[in-house]
Amino acid sequence: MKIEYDTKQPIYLQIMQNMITRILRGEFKPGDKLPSWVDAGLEYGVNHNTIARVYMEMGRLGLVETRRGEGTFITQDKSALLKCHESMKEELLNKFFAEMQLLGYSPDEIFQSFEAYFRAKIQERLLNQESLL
Amino acid sequence: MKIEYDTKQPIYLQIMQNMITRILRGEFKPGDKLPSWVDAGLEYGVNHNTIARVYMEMGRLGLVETRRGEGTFITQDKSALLKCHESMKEELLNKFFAEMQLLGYSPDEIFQSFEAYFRAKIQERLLNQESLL
Amino acid sequence: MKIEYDTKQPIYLQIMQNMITRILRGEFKPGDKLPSWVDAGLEYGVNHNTIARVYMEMGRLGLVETRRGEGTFITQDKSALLKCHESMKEELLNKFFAEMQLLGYSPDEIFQSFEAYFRAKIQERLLNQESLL
Amino acid sequence: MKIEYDTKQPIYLQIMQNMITRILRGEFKPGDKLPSWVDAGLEYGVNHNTIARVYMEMGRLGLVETRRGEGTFITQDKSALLKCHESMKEELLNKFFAEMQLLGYSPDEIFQSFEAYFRAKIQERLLNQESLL
DNA sequence: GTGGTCTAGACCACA
DNA sequence: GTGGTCTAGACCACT
Repeated sequence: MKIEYDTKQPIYLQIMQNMITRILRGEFKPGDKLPSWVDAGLEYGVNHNTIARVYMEMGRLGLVETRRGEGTFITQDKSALLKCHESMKEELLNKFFAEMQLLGYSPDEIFQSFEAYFRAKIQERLLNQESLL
Repeated sequence: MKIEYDTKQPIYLQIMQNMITRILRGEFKPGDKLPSWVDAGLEYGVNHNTIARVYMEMGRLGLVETRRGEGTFITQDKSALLKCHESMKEELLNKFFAEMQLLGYSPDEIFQSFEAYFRAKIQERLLNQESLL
Repeated sequence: MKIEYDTKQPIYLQIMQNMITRILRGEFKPGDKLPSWVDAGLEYGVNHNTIARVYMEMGRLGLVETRRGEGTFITQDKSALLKCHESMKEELLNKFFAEMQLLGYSPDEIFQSFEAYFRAKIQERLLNQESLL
Repeated sequence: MKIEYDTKQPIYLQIMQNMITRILRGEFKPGDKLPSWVDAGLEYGVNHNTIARVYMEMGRLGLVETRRGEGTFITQDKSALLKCHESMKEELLNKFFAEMQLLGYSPDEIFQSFEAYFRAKIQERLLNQESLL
């Protein structure tokens, strides 16, 4: 994973999002132990306090729970993970729709734009596959 | 327009986005004069320096041009406006797609999610219209 | 206010509780600006980062809202303050009752203990007043 | 008994409180032998070192005494138990009262709040009893 | 060794 | 000047 140091997004949020997506995609299983502050700090190339903040925020979201002296673990509560997953999806959809409307597009135009974009994406993927043959 | 003071988004960006969408939606026409710093400041309830920054950033995008002693005007160059419109749409689509993929969704799942969201949106709007009758 | 450095309670929590009680008791009014990080840091004799954490946590509780570049303000939303007040009262009552039960007291015994304690407290206050005459 | 891993309270204190209340409620009698480190560790699901610390702290309070090679026993000295009981009650009352005052309540208001809470508690219990019939 | 708190000081973005 | 992020390093409590 590459961290963008120059961008607006603070790096603790970048790391947090990276970890969340890794969790939601199943790279870490419920109950798994996350790397310690210092290990994760070394891995991402940041100070360990930055990792501490990431873990604290994720704890607040209910994604992980941390046991002093032991480590930080993915929550066993799968429903919390699912809920988080759903809410993040909803949020993305809402944001996308709202911002497209702000640009002056009607719902129908949004749908058409998205469909066109999606088809172009698929085309592109097919071409890439062919070029690999 | 309501400004969110508590969010991460700086208020100059909020105002800027608001003005851009107003321009792109045709509320202001090419060549129109934008309100002065102080007027816009009063309108939005912010310091006029904040407005100055907004105009400066929009000038950098080529959307407006500032003529010293006269004011700030929307560019006559319609193609610049169009280009800006298109690029913002592209950006939104790309961002949405990329972030959905980060959550672990495949392109097909993204499309299905969006379609479901869109249908729900339409339904909702129909119901609201009925309730107004 | 005096900070206990030697106790278990982290000082950022001590300061936070102190500020919350000052708010709830009306020492600060809704909309008031809290002292800046550095000022509060000097006042309490702690590092400004510690104050930053206090304000962040209070922001999460909805007690204050912070506007970058301007300062941290008590929320205008009085209902949020009231809700916080009530919930803290409830929490105290629940905790007290639960812990007394853990010690083996029945509800009736708890009530009697509390009443006796209360009467003793009143007596004591009366005596103090007399001694001041 | 359920241990809260995620809370601020260290687990050795949670276990210690649990054991003390069990003693004070008479579950263990004076002179009884407490379970060994490892047994108690298994029972609570924690490392036996944690239990060792619990016993050590309780020994410091004079509640138990550890005899090398034999085990840990509840003190025969009933007055020590009683004293501990009383002091814990006092502490709870003091803490409750002080914290309510910090929230801005006068002694009278505290009494009223407590009475209301107590009555609600009784009501609730009655309703539960009825529903069981 | 792991998390939790705190400090001192730095740099940045915002108003 | 104010809040926001980050670092480097320290000390502590817990397992």
